[in-house]
Amino acid sequence: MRDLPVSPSPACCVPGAPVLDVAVAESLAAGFKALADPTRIAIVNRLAALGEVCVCDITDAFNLGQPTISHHLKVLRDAGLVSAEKRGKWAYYRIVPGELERLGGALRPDGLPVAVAV
Amino acid sequence: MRDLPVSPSPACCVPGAPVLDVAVAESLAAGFKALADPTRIAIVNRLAALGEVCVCDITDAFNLGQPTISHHLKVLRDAGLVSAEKRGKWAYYRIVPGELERLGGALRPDGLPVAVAV
DNA sequence: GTGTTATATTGATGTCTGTCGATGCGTGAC
DNA sequence: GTCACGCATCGACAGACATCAATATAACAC
Repeated sequence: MRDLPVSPSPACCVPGAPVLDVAVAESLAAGFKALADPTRIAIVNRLAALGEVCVCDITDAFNLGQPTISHHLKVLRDAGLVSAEKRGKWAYYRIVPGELERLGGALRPDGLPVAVAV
Repeated sequence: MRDLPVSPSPACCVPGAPVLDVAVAESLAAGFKALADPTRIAIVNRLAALGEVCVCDITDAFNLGQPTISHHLKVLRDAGLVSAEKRGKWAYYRIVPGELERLGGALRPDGLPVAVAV
């Protein structure tokens, strides 16, 4: 018996996929919900492209108020897709490795091998 | 000059990705929004696993009212992720080939080659 | 024709979400 | 200490969303 009650996210939506556990469906839906906003997609795009970005740069890059950007960053943080680190007055965000690949792998047949608990 | 004003969806969220066009970000966000619900994830999972499914079977499989299932199917249809075909009294749904892979490819470095307009 | 069955659509309702202004909190400069 | 700056949080509000009951539509059986 492993201590993983839920298989992380097997390829859910490819031919021959097994019927999904409810918890897995909810986990995937939560991840996609975090990406279901153009501003958040653009933020993730910048983080992925540049590696590490200061919040001030993100705020400058969008035509939105600072609280709104902060809100979007919190959504991405709560979804586990990005992480923050404070250095001095500034906060730097970066992509959490593996999480985006996990979501993407659920939609593609050529997914990474996924550890499944038994 | 090609007649594709917007590159479909290059790998937006992988290291070294280019800054995303606004229209591409909106297109990706719309796709992920369609998947941002556990019921719709489960529906897509069933369609992907079984190939073609009658609405009646989907309705039976979930603890939700028939209008609610019909609503979710419309969301997936409007997002271009599934297609419907009526045969007699029944409607059969199936996955639209390539669309899920397009979304998944935006999140993974090992994506399919994507045609980019220039 | 009538009646039944399978989906879609409409309308209502409660909940969630994106945005903003105002405020709080921690850091560095002075 | 005070002040400015970067960011998070709070409160409010308009719009979107998930769900349901009721109704409409379309096809088959009779």
